[in-house]
Amino acid sequence: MDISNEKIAEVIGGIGEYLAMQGVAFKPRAYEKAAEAIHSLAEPVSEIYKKGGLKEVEKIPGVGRSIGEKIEELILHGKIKEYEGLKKKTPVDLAELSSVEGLGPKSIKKLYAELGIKNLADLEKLARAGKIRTLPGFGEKAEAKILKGIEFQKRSEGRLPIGRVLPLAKSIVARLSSVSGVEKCTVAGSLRRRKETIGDIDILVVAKNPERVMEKFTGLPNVARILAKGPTKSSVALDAGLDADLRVVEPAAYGAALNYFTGSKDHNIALREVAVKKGLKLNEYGLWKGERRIAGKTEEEVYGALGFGYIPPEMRENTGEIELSHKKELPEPIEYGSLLGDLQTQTSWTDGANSIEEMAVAAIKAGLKYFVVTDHTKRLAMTGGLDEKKLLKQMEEIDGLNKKFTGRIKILKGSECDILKDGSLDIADEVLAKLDVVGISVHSYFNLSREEQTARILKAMTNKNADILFHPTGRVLGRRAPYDVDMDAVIKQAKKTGTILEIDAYPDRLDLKDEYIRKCVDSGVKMSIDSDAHSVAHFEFLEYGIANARRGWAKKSDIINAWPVEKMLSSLKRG
DNA sequence: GCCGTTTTCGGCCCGACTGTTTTCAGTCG
Repeated sequence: MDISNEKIAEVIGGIGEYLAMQGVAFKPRAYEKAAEAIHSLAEPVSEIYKKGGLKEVEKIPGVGRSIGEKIEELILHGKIKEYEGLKKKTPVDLAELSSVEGLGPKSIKKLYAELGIKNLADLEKLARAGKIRTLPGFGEKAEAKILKGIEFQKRSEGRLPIGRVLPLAKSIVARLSSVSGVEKCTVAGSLRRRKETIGDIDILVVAKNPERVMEKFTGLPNVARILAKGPTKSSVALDAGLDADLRVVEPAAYGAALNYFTGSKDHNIALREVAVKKGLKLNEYGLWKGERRIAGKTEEEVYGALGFGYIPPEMRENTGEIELSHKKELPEPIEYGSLLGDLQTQTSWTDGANSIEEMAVAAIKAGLKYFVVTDHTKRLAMTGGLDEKKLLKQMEEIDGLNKKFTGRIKILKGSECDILKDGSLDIADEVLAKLDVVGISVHSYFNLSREEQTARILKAMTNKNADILFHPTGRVLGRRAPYDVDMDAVIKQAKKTGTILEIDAYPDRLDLKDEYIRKCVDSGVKMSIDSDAHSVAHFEFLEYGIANARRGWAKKSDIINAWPVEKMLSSLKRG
């Protein structure tokens, strides 16, 4: 079993933390950066190493010779000598202890050196016994904070899918906006960048009387406890299992603050480095030339003064957007609300909640011009999957409905056809050929080896009736890891066979993920953004899919269901 | 330890809040 990116990131990040404990300068940040880069990498580092050796591994941003060699050591021998030595010297469970709010490397070191605390259990025991407060630099409040932190950490679920957090954040914004004196109230942070999972909610406010907003915020009904409360900045822990931060700024600093709090951290750092080179200083209050603020009111103003065009929040990950923006070559990502169709929907023929007719009415309401009915096929018996006979019958119903809805919406005939273990399809070719759009997908044998799984999917893609590969990696956020498949090979095969790859917008799928979308864009592979709706309420999920597509730098020209129906159909293999 | 439209050496983002502090270190984002 190859070592996972998560494990590599954990070890590399761990080395950084040990170095931070020792007060080493700069290196901790270098290790942290490398760990972050590895963590967000879609392709397994072990695969990169297999293909191109140390040289390719060093191409990962933030990974140089030294860290590259450590990764090599980890892949080849399962451990890193230096890391084992550091662990022996300070044998503490770093991941566990540093996950407690307010506990960093320096505190962890002190707790181990003075009290022998190695893990969460030790920490809790000694905190309860009142030993923490006896340490220099710690007091009663620190001890109480640690106990509360442990309690919260125990039931916290870590990062939550954006589909759970965005509605919650919107409701908080609505409540704060109603406070008198509030001029602006906006979501910032990773939520504004529309990351697939969210660690905390950042909210930015322009208000005449900050105290009132702070009162309202810290008194919200879903606040579990208050972490910090000041005149301009407060933090709370929410019942939902994540933190929310609120920042109040003056109007003249709004753009600079919004930019600052939207991040990403790496994007911000890169912007500041540009500012420094120009002899300027960028902070959350503005762009400064000495004592004079030369920009800050809007984000456009800040980017403009630094020599850039506006960069959409979804693209602010410091993965080339700054350089391209400087050259005025940043691509324009697909706009929200620009989809004309939806190519994956389920109905009450299988596991959907609503009839085809009800779905048609909802699709019209969602502003769509067409949608495809793609019920499951017979292999998925538990959903009542359709066989050939039922599919033909469903086509008749759709013909009838199309007469009824003429001029309002076009209902297309389709299928979510199961890919069987050997890569063949669950429905006979002559029936698939009668449909307008066929999606194919994996719902079984998730545990095949990488070779077998890849071969299975590549084979299915060669079928001339297989138009779209639905949810290509099969992951379910927080529940199921993607199955082991060589996505580079899948993308290559998509290019070769003309198969469309889907961005499934169902909030706990978001599959393709952003990084693969970017690869498709670069390879010229076309994609669709589909809701995977199982009820009339689910068309709104398309927004999450568009967000994800924007994070992958997809343009309107990359997404086939942003096109009129005739053009969309003629772009398919069968078209 | 990483990185390079000033650089292969010499930099490395910046500020708020908290707690335990008579002036600041640690943590966080």
